[in-house]
This record gives sequence, C-alpha cells and structure tokens, in this order.
Amino acid sequence: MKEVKIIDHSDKKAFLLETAHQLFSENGFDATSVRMIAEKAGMNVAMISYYFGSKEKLFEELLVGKTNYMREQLTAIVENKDLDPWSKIELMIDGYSDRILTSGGSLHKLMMREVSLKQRTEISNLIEKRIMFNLKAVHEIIVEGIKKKVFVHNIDFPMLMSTLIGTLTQTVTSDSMFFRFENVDGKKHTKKIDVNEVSKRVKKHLKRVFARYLLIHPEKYNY
Amino acid sequence: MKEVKIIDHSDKKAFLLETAHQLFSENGFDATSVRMIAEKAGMNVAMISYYFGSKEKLFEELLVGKTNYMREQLTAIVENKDLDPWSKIELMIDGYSDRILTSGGSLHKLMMREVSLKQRTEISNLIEKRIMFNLKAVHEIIVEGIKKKVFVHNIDFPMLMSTLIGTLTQTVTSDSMFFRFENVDGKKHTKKIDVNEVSKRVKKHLKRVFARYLLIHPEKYNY
Amino acid sequence: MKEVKIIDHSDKKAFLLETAHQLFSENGFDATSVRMIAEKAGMNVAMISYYFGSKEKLFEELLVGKTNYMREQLTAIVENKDLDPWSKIELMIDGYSDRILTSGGSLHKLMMREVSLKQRTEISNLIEKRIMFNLKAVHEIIVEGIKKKVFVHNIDFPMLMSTLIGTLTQTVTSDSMFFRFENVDGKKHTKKIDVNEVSKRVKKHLKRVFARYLLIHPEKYNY
Amino acid sequence: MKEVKIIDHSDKKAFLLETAHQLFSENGFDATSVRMIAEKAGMNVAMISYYFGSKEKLFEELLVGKTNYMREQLTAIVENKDLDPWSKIELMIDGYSDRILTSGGSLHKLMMREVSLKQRTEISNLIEKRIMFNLKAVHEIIVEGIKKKVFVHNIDFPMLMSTLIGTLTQTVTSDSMFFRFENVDGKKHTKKIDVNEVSKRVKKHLKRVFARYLLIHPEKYNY
DNA sequence: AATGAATGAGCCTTCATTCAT
DNA sequence: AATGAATGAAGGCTCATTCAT
Repeated sequence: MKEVKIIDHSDKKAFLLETAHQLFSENGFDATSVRMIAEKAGMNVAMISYYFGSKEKLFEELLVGKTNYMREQLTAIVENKDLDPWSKIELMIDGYSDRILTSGGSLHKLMMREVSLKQRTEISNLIEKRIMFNLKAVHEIIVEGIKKKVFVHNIDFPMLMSTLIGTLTQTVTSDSMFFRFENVDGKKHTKKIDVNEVSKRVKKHLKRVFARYLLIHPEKYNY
Repeated sequence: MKEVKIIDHSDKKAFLLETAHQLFSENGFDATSVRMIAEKAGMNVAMISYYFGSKEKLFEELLVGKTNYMREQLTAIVENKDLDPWSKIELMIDGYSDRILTSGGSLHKLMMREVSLKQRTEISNLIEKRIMFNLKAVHEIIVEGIKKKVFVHNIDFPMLMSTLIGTLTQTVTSDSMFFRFENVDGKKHTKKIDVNEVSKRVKKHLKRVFARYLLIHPEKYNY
Repeated sequence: MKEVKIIDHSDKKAFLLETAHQLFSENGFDATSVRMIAEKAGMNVAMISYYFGSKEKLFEELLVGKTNYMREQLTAIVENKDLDPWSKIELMIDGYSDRILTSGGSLHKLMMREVSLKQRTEISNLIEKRIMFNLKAVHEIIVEGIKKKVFVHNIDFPMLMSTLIGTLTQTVTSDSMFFRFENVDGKKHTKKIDVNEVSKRVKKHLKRVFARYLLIHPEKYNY
Repeated sequence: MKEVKIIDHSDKKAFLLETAHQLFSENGFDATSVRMIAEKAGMNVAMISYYFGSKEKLFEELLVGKTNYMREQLTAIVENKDLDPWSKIELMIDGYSDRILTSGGSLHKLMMREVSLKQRTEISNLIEKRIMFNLKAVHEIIVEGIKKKVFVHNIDFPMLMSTLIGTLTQTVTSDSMFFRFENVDGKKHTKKIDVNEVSKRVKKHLKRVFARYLLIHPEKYNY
C-alpha cells in the first residue's frame, strides 16, 4: 500500500524564507547567493526560482511577511480611544524599538541598506511604501495631540520622523560602537552592553527627546 | 634652464578616485565593478590594481581622503577658546550637516552601509575608527558644558550621538520620502524640496533637539 | 514496467577528466587553463567548478584515479607466495615500466614536475604519499630477499629507489634524446625508436642493474 | 662639478640574472613573474625586456652561464692521459653529483622540468643540446674503456645515461622523501639527512651501480 | 512538483610587454 | 640609458537563472 505524503508544501517555502532571512541579515542581499540559501535549507538551487521567480522576489515576499505585525500594532494604538496622545507616542516608541531591535535589528538594517542603495527599485519602493504607511499612523497621533493642545504646534514632522527612525537605525548599526565612550559622568562602561539594556536606554532616550520636543508642558514628565 | 613639468601624474589617480566615488555612491560597493570604474574613467582595468592594489584599497583611500576635512574642522571648534559650549554644539551640528548632506550624502550613506554590513572588516573598522575619532571631539564639548553648568548632567551620550548621526543619515537616506507628508500644520509641501532647504531644516531641527536635551535653561534660546 | 536509464551521468565528468589529462600532459598544470579544458571538452567553463570544485581538485581526482591500478598490482605481487624474491623484483620492474611509459609517460612526468615544483602543496603531498605507499611494497620484497639470503644485505634502499624511479623518469623525459647517440658498439640507431623497443630496453636494463646490485649470485642470471 | 657614475652597467644585468636564478629555483619559471624579479632586484620591470628582450631570453642566458663550468670540467677529465677509464668514470660521477646537488639541485630541477615540459621549445632545445654535449664526453670514456678491455662490451649507453642523470635528478627531486624509509638493515634514519651525507651516498651508490654494470672484473673494487 | 545539470555573463586580479619621456 | 605608466589579454572562479527530465 502506497504511503501518502502529508507534507504541507508551503512548509518548504516558509523554511526557505526563514533561511533567506537569516542569511540576508548576516551577509546582506548581494553577498548572499541563492546557492547559500538553498544549501543551508537543504534544498535545490532551482527551488528559489521555482517558488519565488527570482532572488529579488524572494526578498520582497520576505519583507512583506516580516513587516505586517508592526503595521497592525500601530493601527491598534492610533485607534485606541482610551489613550491620550502622549501615551500613544510612548507606546509607539516602545513598539518601534522592540521591532527594530529584534535579533540585532538585522532585518531593519537590511531594509535601510536597500532604501539607501535605491538600486533594486522594486524593493526600495516596497520598503518605502511600508515605512510611509506606518508613519502615517504616527502623523495622526501628533495631529491629534496638537488639536488637543497637548503638543506644541510648530513641529517639523518629517524631521522628527528622521530622528525617530534614524536614532533607532543608528543604534542597531553602530552596535556597541558608541558605547565604547565612557559616559559624560566619567563612569566607564565596564559591563558588556546587553541587548535588553540597550532596548531600555533607547526607549528612555527617545521618550525624553520626544517629550521635550512635543509637549507644551514637558516638566510634568520627569524625563 | 631646466624645464618644469606641469603635468601632475596624480591627476589620473585622482580622477579614478572621483569616478569611483560617484559609482560607489550610486550603486554601492558590491554592485560597482572595477570594469565600470575604469570604463567610465576612460582607463584600463589594470590601472586600479596598479594605482591602489585592489578595489578595497581604492575604497579605503577614498574614505580617508574624503573624511579628513571634517576631522580638522571639528578639532578647530573644540580648541577654540572664544566659544561657549553651546555655540560649539551649534557649530558642530552645522559642520556635520554640511559634510553629510554634501552631494546628497552619497559618501556618508556609502559609509554607513558598509558599517552596517560589517562584511569587509578592514573597511568597517576604518570607518568606525574615523567616526569614533570625530565623536571624541563632541564628547569633549559636552563634558566642558557640564563642568561650566550650562548643560544638564544626566546625559546619555552614546544615545545622543545616535540621534545626531542617525537623524542626519536618515535625512539623506529617506531623501525626500518623509517630505511627502503634508506637514502637521496642514500645509502641503508643494514646492520640490531642494537641498538647501533640507540643510536649513535639519540644522534647525537638530539644534532644537539638542538645546532641549542639553541645556539647563533652553528657554533662553528660541528653538 | 519501469524504464531503466542507460545514461551514465558521470560520462561528462569522466570526459572532462580525460581531456584535462591530455592537456595537462601536453602543457603542464599552470599552462593549461580551465577555459582550454572546457573548450576542448565542448563544455562550459563553469562545469569544472561544478564537478570538481576547482582546477586543483580536478587534478587531484585525476591523480588518484590514474594511480590506483599500480597500487593494486604491486600489492598482488608482494602477497603472491608462489614467487621467489627476485621474480617479484622482475615483475615489479615490469609493472612500473609499463605504467610509467604509458602514453609517453605524460602523467608520470606531470606528477614528477609537480613534486619537483613543490608549489601546490596539496598536490605535492598527495603524489608523495602515493609514491611512498607503492615503494613500501618494494621495500617488503627486498627485506624478504635479504632474509632468504638471496639478496646482499648492504643495500642503500633510498638510493636504489632513486635509481628505479629516476631511470624511468629520465627515459620518458629525455624521450628519444639519449638515443641520438650511436651506441658504444659503433652501430648507429638508424630506425626510429618506437615505444615498444624502449619499453623492452628499459626493463632489461633495470633488471640487469638490479640483479648485479641485489643478488648474491648474479652469475646465475644472464643479465 | 658633476659626479661621474662609475657603475659597471653589466653589474645590473648580472644581478638581475642572479635574482632570477634564485626565484626560478624557488617557484619555477611560470610562477615567477618579471615583476617579482625586478622588485627583488630593486629595479624597474621594464629592465628585463630592456636587457634581455623577454622573460624567456633571460632564462636562456641564465642557463648558458650556469652550465659552462660542467662542460669544461668534463672535457678536462676525458683528455687527461694519466687516468685509467674507471678513474675517469669515478671523477665524472663526482663532478656530476657535485654540480647537480649544488644548492639543493634547484637549477637542475628547473632544467629538467623545462625539458620534461617541452613547451618553450627554444629553452628545451637549448638544454637538451647542453646535456647531450656533456654526455658525449662520457661516451668517449666508455668507448675507451671497452677498447682497453676494462669495460664489458654489451653496454646500453642511452639507458645507462638515464640511470646516471635520472638517479641524480630523483635524489634532488624527492628530497628527503625516500629517506623516510627505515633502511633494509632495520636501522631507522634518526638523524636529519644533511646535504653532505646525501652527496656521499649518491656518489657511492652510483659508483657501485656503474662498477657492477661496466667492469669486467668488478670484484677488484669493493663496492 | 521538483531537481541535478548546464549555461553564459560577469567578477577581481595578474600577467609580460610596450610606450612616452 | 633607464623608467614609471599604461595596456590588453588572460587567469580562475562565482553568479542567478534555465533546461531537460
């Protein structure tokens, strides 16, 4: 009697995506060959063209999958009527930080490199589209805060977003580089910087920057 | 009377460097082949090995050359005894912004991509070294400001530097992306964003962020 | 009924090996390019990397394949209990001569050049290992002959092996060079030297040299 | 007052030759680039083409220079009327051994590789010509020995020369490889083989082989 | 549905030589 | 006489993709 294979064929595809994610994160898009992906995943090279059409298409699919969660999270924050604008900003900062710092920010770095490169236009556009969509949610929060006279009105929104995304990107990019400085209080950073501490620090830092930038009465919060 | 040779033999080398700069900026390091560089410069491929030894060495020479100016400028600011700490910060922000935004920030983006990639270790290390050296100057300014009771004392220096470099990087990376938002005052950005306006805005923005973060009495400055 | 595939997929690989053998023999390892091999074999250059990994690996595979037969033959001689030591030496000389003179000794010359060059260490070591392994068999024969009081006991084994291998190598290397001499009996070598005659002569010569060197009673054999 | 350079211009050429000799010996002809030679000699690359015309011509000049001494030595031996034929053979063996084993036999190996390769025809022919010329002297000694009834008459001269040259070539080629065998007397080769010992051994070995091959009464000599 | 084999274009680097001075 | 600069060809290898089965 013939055995029937129950294998879910989408498994292989998913596994290929996960493997690709890992390798792209480590080596970048260019330096990751389809052969590397296939070998690491224990499949045939041709599978990548077969499943995704091309290396680029694989990457695009990877992106869409991985960025969906942030999108939903932000929407939930914006639409929550029980939160005041500043609390929404705080949650937004927490959400962004958590997502970007995930596994060393490798996926985020990968995305930012592609946008910076603007060579694979399809990919760049896709990424830009998704970033923009998310920032629209932040925009809504801020407009709400101004209306409610909680935030100041002279806000350079594009620049503020550069500070938000830029600070996070720089934190994951420069890794522990900047932490090599002894801090201004003269204390050396003796203990190895761990990812949790970084997460806490960047969140606190961004909230302080945002509070002092946005709030009409920042003195109410002890940042 | 001896004839004096006017021909500067370093011309070709310099031209090769400039050509490489342009192509690296456009396509990134990996996607720029030595053949492309040589062809665009109207020279033989072998000249790149001849002059620089390798594609990587060329890149390193390019980096060193292009980053020397910033280094000198910062040193001058720090050592200037006629300036108070906050003025130094302002000048430092102006200096960084000008350098990074130069020709669309292409070189800076290139550098950040390489650091982010951490694949060509020689290059990554070289870039980190040069960034760190420059930030040391900023560090001195801030320590001085604290001592003189102009700056607050609870400063997370590594994070603040992430905001400085990160904001600038993001501004040149996302290009005009973020400006596609209508601003929070409801006015559309109708006119095309030109590089000068961006420069002014990012400088003003960073000064505002830094003033409110660093100064004990930010209300004295109308940011 | 299932169809049986007759196509041996190793055909192409084998053909590539044979083509490489021929070209290496003619031009040497360095002067034979992978492109030459591929073109002559009517295949794509990439196939060499595909099948063998690299040009060197191809060569190593070639070596191992071609030297296996001699190894087996020698083992058979040594272990044959019906043969007296001197008969084993005779068979050994016949075997070595036949193998080395095969197709003009091209493979043997190739091997000796590589050992002499000692540049590609992997290859040199591989060749040395295989030569040493085979000579161990000869060593056993000689030790047996001494024990049985057929061979003299003051034998410089390493030197004797140099004479064995060296004479054969020189014969194939100098090709017909040495035969340009009129022989000592005054007779000119008028007829073209053919490979069979050379084979006979070198075997006879080596047996004579070995008999007079090894045997306690060489006068029993009319060499 | 202008200084006058006294430099003998042939010095540079000679130095270039010596440098080339060293590098060719170490790496072989192909793997030694003209740049390497020029750099090691502290001169310009173009000098090689300038002085010698090409890399090959340089090699030819090198060969001729280095092989002249052996030629003279052999002629002296043949023409010496105070020596009996066997003494001449002994001297000839000593002379050949000394020349070939000089500095690890590197030049000799180089020559044999080129002959074996037969790719650079000019060079191969040149080497063959010089070898043949020298062997003619040996031929004369042997003919003399036969006439004087000291040597047997059934001598395969070409083969005997293969044994002479081949044994020496193999000795320098296989380096210490063959010495890794413990000798047939069961004694291990514990002490490192030094070049002087090898020289003595190969001379003794060749004399023993030649005595037993050539002499009508070998028992008179205790080889 | 899935794959091993095969492709052709491209990569960076090195080569021996020649050119202009 | 001597050289630094420049050349064009060729080197081995890797790539993403497609083909035949």
